[in-house]
Amino acid sequence: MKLATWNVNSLNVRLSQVEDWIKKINPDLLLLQETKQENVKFPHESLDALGYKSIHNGQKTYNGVAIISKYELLDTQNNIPGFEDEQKRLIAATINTNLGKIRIVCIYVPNGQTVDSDKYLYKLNWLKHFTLWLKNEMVIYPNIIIAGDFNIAPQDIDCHDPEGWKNNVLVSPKEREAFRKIIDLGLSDSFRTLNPSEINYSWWDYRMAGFRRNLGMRIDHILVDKNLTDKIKISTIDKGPRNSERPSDHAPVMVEI
DNA sequence: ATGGCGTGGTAGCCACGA
Repeated sequence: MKLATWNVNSLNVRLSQVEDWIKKINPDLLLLQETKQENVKFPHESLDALGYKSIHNGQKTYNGVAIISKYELLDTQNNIPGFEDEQKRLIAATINTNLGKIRIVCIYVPNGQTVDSDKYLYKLNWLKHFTLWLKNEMVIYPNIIIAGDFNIAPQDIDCHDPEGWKNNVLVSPKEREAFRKIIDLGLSDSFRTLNPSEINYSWWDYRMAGFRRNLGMRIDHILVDKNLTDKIKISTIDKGPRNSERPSDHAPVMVEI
């Protein structure tokens, strides 16, 4: 099973790139973040024509998450239950595979803007409620995969300039602690587990020729239940789409299980 | 590195991203 996560920074702009990438890579599951479109605009028909089911939890202008899948998507869930939130940042579904029933959770964690902002407090609060919900979800679903844009670089190796970014949003100790708490529920960061010392990034700033100079961060992750860790064959980041015209500032992160 | 870019909504700059 090939699963990928990709922050597309507007599906309105990037749909043709997503379609091209699907045709080239042939993933079984593709999780999108920042679709930036209302549900009525989501291109279910185009994806259906490629052989995929799709579900979308979207809104105008900001946020928006989707799951695109060759498998039927069952027991779907939008947002964190019991957590009041106008922002569309989570979508989940269950699939039946030859590995058994797997719960798929696609998230777009808040950015946080700056560590002294209300948005940072919202980010930490969102992560707290997400973790509480996830703990219970993992009891219900022994096989779970959480993937998406976490907006957290878990370790210094995941940041091109740890000194320059010290205590900044994306790397601050409280965010890293929140990430650690998620991992400690019994999950593996698949890329880091499979590639313990590889320096690789999933996001580069549009400014300052960030991609050309490789001034990146690894903030998009695929967390896999420890039950499934041994079954992961490969975890990679595909920089191919960065060569497209008008690329997203994120690259797809992939696993084969 | 603190800007510099990109997207979208709105009405021509502003919010927001990371």
